[in-house]
Amino acid sequence: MERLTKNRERVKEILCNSDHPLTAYDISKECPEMSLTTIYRALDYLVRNGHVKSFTFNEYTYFLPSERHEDFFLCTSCGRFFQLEHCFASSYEQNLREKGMVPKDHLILITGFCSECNEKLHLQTQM
Amino acid sequence: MERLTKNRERVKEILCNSDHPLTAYDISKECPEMSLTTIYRALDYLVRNGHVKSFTFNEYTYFLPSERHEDFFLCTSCGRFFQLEHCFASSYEQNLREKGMVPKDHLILITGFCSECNEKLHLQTQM
DNA sequence: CTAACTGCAAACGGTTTGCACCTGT
DNA sequence: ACAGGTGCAAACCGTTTGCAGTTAG
Repeated sequence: MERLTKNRERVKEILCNSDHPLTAYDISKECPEMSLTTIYRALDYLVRNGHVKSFTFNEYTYFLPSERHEDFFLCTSCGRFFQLEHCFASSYEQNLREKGMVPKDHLILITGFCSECNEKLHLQTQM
Repeated sequence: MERLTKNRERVKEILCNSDHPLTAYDISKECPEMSLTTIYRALDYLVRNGHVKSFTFNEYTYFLPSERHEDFFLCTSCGRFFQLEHCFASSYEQNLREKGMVPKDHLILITGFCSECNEKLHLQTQM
């Protein structure tokens, strides 16, 4: 029978304490004493048991607590995630249910420049 | 100077004729005479020159004509994409611009079961 | 003629797996 | 004692790159 070990609890804790999705590599930087293999297996366990969920974007798989919703703005310049305040997905989902589909989850990712990076880039082009 | 060769035109044509995003591998099945390397390089050329755009989901990079919008329902049972009729991204984007962010692109992906797969799964559980 | 295109094989990088060892019950 | 957890090294697989040969303007 599978167990929620110290390592696995620690991985979950790191994800819960972070306000944005993390990659396995991000987690390994927080606890270098744990091998990457163990982190991947911990994440696999946590996903299988419903503690966390994941999505893949630009080569990387990101993990986040499953109760968190997955609507983000990603700044392609500094790589930071910003959570979107309102979730409009329910309107989509209503639409789909009317057609017989059964939506389970969603990923909304808007990319662009955050205000800080946008300012920096503006200053550069003015020089 | 880079050229829009026969191969590259063919790749673009395949993407334009498809009603859903395709992976490099999907394309290679349509034209097995072209090497995977050439397909990847063609896709790279087409993205750089604004003919097509891409997004990554679950290990695979999907390509689609750049004028197409990227709002899909993905059936996790049969793997088919269904285009969503209405694009609600503008509601998010308005919100972001008010905070000084500059949205450029978006990916909206709702996952679940399509009506056919849902029916099949229903029948199975009834037996 | 020459710059760009192509295919092969090898490299790359994030993720997974086989195996031997360790740990908790 | 034994099922399950862990770390290392190797495998895996989608994608990229180096290189030598080919093609098109």
